[in-house]
Amino acid sequence: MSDGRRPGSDDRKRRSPAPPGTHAAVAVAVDVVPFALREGRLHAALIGVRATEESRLFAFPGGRVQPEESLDVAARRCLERHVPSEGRFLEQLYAFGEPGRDPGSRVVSVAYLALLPRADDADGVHWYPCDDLPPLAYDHGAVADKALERLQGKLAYTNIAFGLLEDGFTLADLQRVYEAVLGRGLDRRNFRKKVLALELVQPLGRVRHGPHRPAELFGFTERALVTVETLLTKKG
Amino acid sequence: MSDGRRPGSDDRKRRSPAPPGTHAAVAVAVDVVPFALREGRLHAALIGVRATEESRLFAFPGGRVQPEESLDVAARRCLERHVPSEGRFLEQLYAFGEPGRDPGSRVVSVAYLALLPRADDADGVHWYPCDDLPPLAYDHGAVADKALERLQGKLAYTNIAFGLLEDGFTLADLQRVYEAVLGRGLDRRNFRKKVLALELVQPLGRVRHGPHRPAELFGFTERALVTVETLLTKKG
DNA sequence: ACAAAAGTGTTCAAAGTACACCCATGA
DNA sequence: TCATGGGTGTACTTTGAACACTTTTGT
Repeated sequence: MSDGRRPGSDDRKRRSPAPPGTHAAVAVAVDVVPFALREGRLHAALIGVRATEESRLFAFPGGRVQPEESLDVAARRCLERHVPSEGRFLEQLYAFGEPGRDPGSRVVSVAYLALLPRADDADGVHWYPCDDLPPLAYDHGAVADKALERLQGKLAYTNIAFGLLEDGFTLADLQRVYEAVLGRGLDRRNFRKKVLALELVQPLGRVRHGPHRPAELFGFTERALVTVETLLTKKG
Repeated sequence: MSDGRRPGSDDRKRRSPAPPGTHAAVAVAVDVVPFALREGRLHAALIGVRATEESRLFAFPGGRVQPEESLDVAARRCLERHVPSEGRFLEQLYAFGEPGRDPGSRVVSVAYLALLPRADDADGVHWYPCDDLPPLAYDHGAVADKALERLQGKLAYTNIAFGLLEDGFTLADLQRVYEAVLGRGLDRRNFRKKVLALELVQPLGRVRHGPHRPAELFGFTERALVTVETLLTKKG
C-alpha cells in the first residue's frame, strides 16, 4: 500500500446522492477494504469510478449510511453489494473526515476492514495486489494503508487469519498467509511450534495429497477474533 | 469503567440542534473522553446533562461537527470548550453509530481519547474516578470502556504517558501513573530498568527534595507518540 | 530414483521475573 | 536517630532465534 494521497480533481457527486429534501451539512458513509488472497498474494477489491477526465480511478466499496441502519450493518451491506464471497471478518478501522476528502460534498466516512476467504470475481469488482494498487479516489490511499497496518498488527497477537482461510488448510498454507500479509519470510519450525502451542488451529484428521509427502489438514479452533499471548515478534 | 449501557429514556434533543433548514438523516458529532490524574487516581471529565426525569446523567464533552472542520479539529474544539488544561494528546478512538444511541435523532459520534496533565476544575466540568463513574448518557459507558482499554493498551508499547505528566517528574511519579491506569502494582527495579533502557525519559539534572533522599527529576525524551519495543508484559 | 514438500529437536542468546539491601535527606 | 521514600544488582526462568536432516509420496 503506497499511494496515500487523494487525487486532485474529481468533482462528480459521490455514489448515492443525499436523500431528497435534505441538504445535510455533513453526511456519513462507510467504506470497506476487502482483502483476500489470490495466487498467494494479498489483494484488495476495488470498484472503478469514472473520473470526469481521462483518468480512471478506483475506490473501495462504500456508500451512505441509511437512517435506520448501524455502521456495522451499512458496512456489511456495502460489502455484499459488490463482493459476493461471504465476509468472514468485518471490523471498524477508522473514521476519515477531512473536509475536502470528497470534493464537492462533506462526507465523513467510517472505514472498515473486511477479510474474505477467496477473491471471487464479480461485475465491476477489480482485485489488485496490495503492493501494487492503482490510483485511488478520495483519500482511499490512506484508508488502504490503515487497513493493511491493522491486519498486519492483529496477525501478531490474534487469530485474525481465520478471515482469510477456509478450514482444511495445511500449516504451510497458513504460513504462506502470514508471509503474504507481512511481506517477509518466517521460520517454518518456529511457526508451527507457536501456532500449535497456542491451539490456534486443530487437526481435522484428513490429509492433502500431492507429488510429495501428504500434509495434515487443519481448521481454526475458533472462528471469532481471539487475542493470544504473542504469536509473532520478529520471526514466527 | 463499568457502566456500558445506555440509559433508557432521555428524549430531549442532543446538544446543538441541526442547522436550520435541514433534516439531516444522519448527523455527525464528536465526543471526547478527557483523562487526567487526580490524587493518584485516573479521572475522567464529564458534563452534567439534565434528564427529563429526576435522574441526573453525565456525558463526555462533545458536539456536532461543523461543515468546515475536520474531525480532529472538532474534537479539540469540544475539548477546549469545556476543559481548560491544555490537552497533550488527542487521538481518535472509535465511531459509535447504533441507531437509537441518541434517542430521537440519528447521530454518529466519533469518539476521541484526550490526555491532560492536570485535572483542573472548571464550570460545569465534573471529574470522576474512572473506576467509579456516575450513570452516563447515550452509550458513553461503552465509549469510556473503549477509551480506558486504548490507554491501557498503548501504555504497554508507547510513550503515551507523556500525555498525563508534566516534565519534572520522578520515576516513582511515572510508575504511579502506570499503576493508576493499569490498576496493578509494578516492580520498581524492573520498571526503572525498562523505562531507562528504552530512553523514554531523560534526567533533567534537577532533584526534588522531601523528608527523604532527594529524587532525580526526569522529562520525556519525546512528546509525540512513539512506539517502543515492549515496555510491559505482566510486570514492568 | 528423484523431486518436492512435510515434518521434527536442540542449542544458544536474550528478555522477563523475582527478590533484599543500602542511601540520603528532613524532621 | 529515625522514618521515608530513592536508588541499585544478581540469579533464575522463560521465551525467542537460529539451524539441518529425515520422511513420505507421486511421477
